[in-house]
This record gives sequence, C-alpha cells and structure tokens, in this order.
Amino acid sequence: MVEDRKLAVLRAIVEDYVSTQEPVGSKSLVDRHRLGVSPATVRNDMAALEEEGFITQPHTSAGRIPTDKGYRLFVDRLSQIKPLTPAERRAIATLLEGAIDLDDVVQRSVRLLAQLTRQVAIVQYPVLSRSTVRHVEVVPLTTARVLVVLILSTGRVEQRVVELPTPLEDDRIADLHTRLNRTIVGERLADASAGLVLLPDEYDAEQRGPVAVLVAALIEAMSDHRSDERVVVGGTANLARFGDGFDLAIRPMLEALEEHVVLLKLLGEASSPSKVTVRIGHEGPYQELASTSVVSTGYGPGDEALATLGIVGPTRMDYPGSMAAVRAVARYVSRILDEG
Amino acid sequence: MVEDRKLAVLRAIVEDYVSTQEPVGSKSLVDRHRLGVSPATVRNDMAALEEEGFITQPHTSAGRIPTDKGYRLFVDRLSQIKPLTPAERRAIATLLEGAIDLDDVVQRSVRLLAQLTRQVAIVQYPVLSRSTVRHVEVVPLTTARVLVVLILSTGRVEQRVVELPTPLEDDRIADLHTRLNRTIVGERLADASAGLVLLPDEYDAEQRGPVAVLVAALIEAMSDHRSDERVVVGGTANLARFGDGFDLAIRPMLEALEEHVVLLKLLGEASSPSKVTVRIGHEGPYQELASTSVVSTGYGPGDEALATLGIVGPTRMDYPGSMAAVRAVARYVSRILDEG
DNA sequence: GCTTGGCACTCGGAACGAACGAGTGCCAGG
DNA sequence: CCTGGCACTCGTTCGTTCCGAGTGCCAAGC
Repeated sequence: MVEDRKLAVLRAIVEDYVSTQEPVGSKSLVDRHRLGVSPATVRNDMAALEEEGFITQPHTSAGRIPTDKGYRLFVDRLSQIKPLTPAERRAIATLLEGAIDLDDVVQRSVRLLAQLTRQVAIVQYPVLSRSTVRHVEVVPLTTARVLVVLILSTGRVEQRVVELPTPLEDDRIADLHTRLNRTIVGERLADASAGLVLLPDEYDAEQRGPVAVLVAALIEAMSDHRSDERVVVGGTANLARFGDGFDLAIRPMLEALEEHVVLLKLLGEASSPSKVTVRIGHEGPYQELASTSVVSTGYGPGDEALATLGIVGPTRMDYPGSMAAVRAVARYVSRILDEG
Repeated sequence: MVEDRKLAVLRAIVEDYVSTQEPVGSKSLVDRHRLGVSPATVRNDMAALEEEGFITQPHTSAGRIPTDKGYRLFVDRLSQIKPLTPAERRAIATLLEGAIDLDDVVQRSVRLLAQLTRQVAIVQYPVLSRSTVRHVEVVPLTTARVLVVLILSTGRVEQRVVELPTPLEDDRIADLHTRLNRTIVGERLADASAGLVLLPDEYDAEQRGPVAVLVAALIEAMSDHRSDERVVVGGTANLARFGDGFDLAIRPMLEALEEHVVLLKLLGEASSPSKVTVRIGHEGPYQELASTSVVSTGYGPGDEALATLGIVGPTRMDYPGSMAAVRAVARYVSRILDEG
C-alpha cells in the first residue's frame, strides 16, 4: 500500500522531470498528480526513495531528480510503452512504403525515428554476414576480365571486377556460374565460404588458376566487413535543443556520432524486433556518455535480427514514447525487408 | 605609405582575432606585431578602418573585430594561401592513395579535411550527369529478368534489375549488349539518353517491347539525380569547440548539416580545383548562417569540376590555412580519380 | 501507525552596486 | 605625421544582500 504510493511518487517524479527538465518538489508533485495525500507525506516517501538511491537532490533545498537507478525502475516496472497515435502509424507506413531501395529504407527510417522521438537516431545497415545469398552472377567483360555480382537477401548488391591470370572460355564460365549458384544460393554468407573454397578442386589444373582467383574475390566480397559497420545518423539538430547541463555532454556526443564503431557499440547486440532494449546513463560502455541513454532494438526480415536501430538522448528522455517509436519503426522496416 | 600601414593593421587584427577569439586592442597589436609605430598611431588607423567599415567594436571601450567586409579584404588582398607542411602533404597523399573505391575516397577526404582545418568538412559525390559511361553490362538472370549494370568514369556502379514483358533470347541480348555499348560508351550521361531512345526502333516489333523496357530502365538509372545530391559531412565534433557567441549559430548549423540540399547550395557551383572560393558570412545564401563562412572548390578527373568539396566554419576562421587544405585535398582527390 | 500542518532552516540564484581595468578618442607638442 | 598624456566609457568581476523554493522534523490528529 505504502510501497505502491512510493512507486507512484517515483513515476510522477520521472514524468514531471522529463517534461519540465527541472528538479521537482513535493508541492508541485501533489498539484500536478492526483496522489490524494499531502506534500508532507510525499516528502516522507521522497526521503525513503532517496535513501534507496532512486532519486537525488542536486543540492539541499532543491527538488529531486531521478538517478539512473530510478529511471531503470521506471522503465522496467512503472511505465508502459505508449501506443503511437493512428496518425503516427500511418505516417510511418506511408513513408516507409514509398522507399525505393535498401539505401532509401535506411535513410527514411533514420529521419522518421529522429522526427518521432526528437532525438538523435541511428540505424545500422543489415549485417552482411548474417544475410543469405540470393543469386550470383558471373559476367565476362573481356577475355581475361569478369564481373562478379552478388545479390543478397536484404537487397544489397556487391560487385567486383576480377582480373583472371588466364582466360576462361564462355562455356566454362556458364558452368562455373551454375556451380556457384548451386553451392551458395540460400546459404548465409558466414557459412558460404566453406563450400566455396572447395570449388577450384573440381576443375582440372588448367582452369583451377582462374577459378581460384574468382572464388577468392567472391569470398573477399562476402567477408567485406567494412560495410557491416555502416550506420546512418539523423536528427543531430535535436542535440541543440538541450539548453542546460546537457550541452556539456554535447561534445562527446558529437564525437561519438562521428565514430561508427562507437555507435555500433552503443547500439549493442541486435535483439528481436519486439524486445526493446534500454540502456541508461552509466550502464552504457562509455564514461563520457554517462548522461545519455540508448533505446534500441533489432530488425530484419522474418523477425531475424539482422541489424540494430535506435535513438540516443539524454537520460532525462521520454522513455515510453521513445520505446514505442523505436519498436514501431523496427517492425515496419522488418516488414518492408520481408516483402523486398 | 600610410595606406599600406592601415592594411597591415587590418591584417594584424584579423590574425590576432582569429587566433585569440577576442577583440583586439591597439596596445596588444603593437606588442605582438612589429608595426614600428605607437599604439596611438594604430588607434588612428583603427578609427579610419572602422569608418570604412572593415572593423567594428562590439561595444565602446572594447577592442576591434573584423567585419565581413574586413575578412573579404583580408582574403582577397592581404593573405597568401599558407603552404602545407611536407608532413601534411605526405599525410594527404598516403591516406588518399590507400582508398579502395569511390566511397572510400570520399569518406577519407572528408575526414582529412576536417582534421586539417578543424572545421566541419563537406564533400559532394561526383555529379552523375557530368561523368561518362565506361561500360554497360546486360546479364540475364531468368528468362524474363535481366540485370543491367552501368559503370561510370568516376568508378561509380549503378545496377537495376529489369522485368521484361516478353523474354529475350540470349543471342538477342548479346546483340543488344554490343549495340548499347557502341551507342553510349564514352558519352556523358546527360547526352547518352538521346542516342538510347532511338535504339528500340532498330528492332522488329516483336522485340521492341522488352528492349524499350530495358532502355527505359537504363535511362532511369542514368538520370537518377537522387544520388547527385549525395554529400558526406565530417568533423561535426569541431562545432563543439566554439565556446562563445558562435554556439548560438550551432543550431542552424546542425540543421543545415542534415539537409543535403542546403549543403549543396552552401558549397555553391563547382569551380576549377585550383581556384578556391570563399564565401564570408552574409555573402552566403542563408540568413541563419550569417556568422559562418564557406571555403570550397571543385574537383574531378582532368581538372574538370565534377563536384565540390569544402569546409564550413565561423567567419572568424583561419582562411589561409583552410584554403590551403581545401585546395590540396581537392587536387589529390582529382589525381586519384584521374588514375582510377 | 500512517498522515498532516506547522515551523525553522538551508542554500542556490537573482539583484544590486562598487571597484577595476582594458581600451578608446582627442589634443597638444615634437 | 607621429606620439605621450589624459579623461572618459563601459563591460566584467566580485562581494553582498535578499528572496523563496524546498526540505526535515516534530507534535498533533485520524
């Protein structure tokens, strides 16, 4: 009973602080929320909450603000993911369905997320190594030069021009083409290489050279983790909205946004699209970003988490709203990838 | 004689203000520069310079700061482009030569520029419509589905999967392939379409349908101006370095950096790589960015300006240094594109 | 045993004013 | 035309005061 009210007080504090950005006192709390008790009672509860480490005072005789631990409790037990308005849902659907290719999907998602949450949004490109091969094409350009094109399940296309040590005849290429496709279509990239390396052995000595070169190029293209690290950032202008203390954190934030590796670490492991991960303040991997939180989730076709997207903002953010937006966008993107 | 000294004073003011970020007074001026005259004399010159609108006082009894007009004079007549150190040249050369493809070149350039100038760097992707066609490839995927690959002089590769209304036989495709290449290889994209539209007419009625579809896809790919607007931004963290008044300008800056269209307008028309353009404060197209300057230049293979790159920073920037960096990077990038 | 009104206390922030000093403009003499 | 001198301006800094939001605690009440 009493315990319940204490939690209600914590919830009220978080909500008020997030919306006003100012330490909240006992009086204004009872004014704004129908707690049914007097300020004095609330004060007692606040003292207890402070004792337990959920809230803190910036200085004596100021209101209370939530600690990271307080936010954690709020996110885990006190809040429900705020459903989006139908208008928002429609906006997401129409915007994302208008996308014309993978790049465009990613681009639009990032904008969308930034707009919905008014925070900085981050979207990672689908991870190469987890996607599967849809098709391989081998195109002779000249006698000693072929173009290898790799089409992946996510719609990504990788191509390489390969210089052959000795020419391959056209019918050999056609043969190679079918064998390649037989070997790796449908395979995950991570697994496909294993089958490929054996392929040159199926050819006689004369042709083994060029085939090996070609296979090597293909393996190289598949293991090109450079593009695995691609992330797109949007809504940086939202950083400027934080007039007060947070602008001290703006610099490390901007620095982080330049380093894709850092961002990927921030986003963390891709989780299932329906489970939204929240990392609050010091829980994250970077000291400098102790006053920022990350709300993220995985996405990908068929509920398989190929990559991660999310938002980054001050610990004092609207968690229920952000979580809703992140989850909704992730679901829609996943659906789009399903269809494409 | 006197006129010369006045200019020397202006130069000194600009240099000091840029390095200290504080209004500069007559006393400190004579201390730091060997002007050979007394503070009182300098004061007279300063009064004259203020009269002419080159400098101004933030308030009575503060030092002077340059106006946009003052910077303009400085850039046009009082400064020489500061040569880079050999170490810097080497750094540029080795970094850019390590690039593996067009994306990488652009990526690295932007980093380089940001690092050298400690400002926000912007690099536009080579404009599609001005580059030429290097090769076209047509690859049958299934009987009614072909992949069209377009390789451009800048190293960019565009591909489209086309669904044909009726199948094309393999020898027809081979024929189409040679005709396509004969028609447009070496042409500028902007001119290539003209020849292409006539191509379907060379075929008999039966095959005209699929050929027309394919040609249409090709033309669409060539006129895909979406990617013309691609720009890459780097060094945003440098924005955080401006502690004082400039942080009022940080918000419009961040907003501008999100809008590629705005950035392209900021960069302006691509000029020859050897001619660096400087746009100071209010000279630019955006009211909100009245306290920022842009230093930019064109780049591209063979001194043909395919796109623009440059830096954006506060009007109080190190112009000679920035101009040197921008010019040097543009030249190296141009050279790389020449070779690739 | 919880809740409540009352009350003394704390302390950050705003408001005010004085002292300071960098920098100026002007003038008379070299 | 340059220079030293001098009175003047005005933004900045620093100390002081004052105010009020907010607290903790206590004794009384339900």
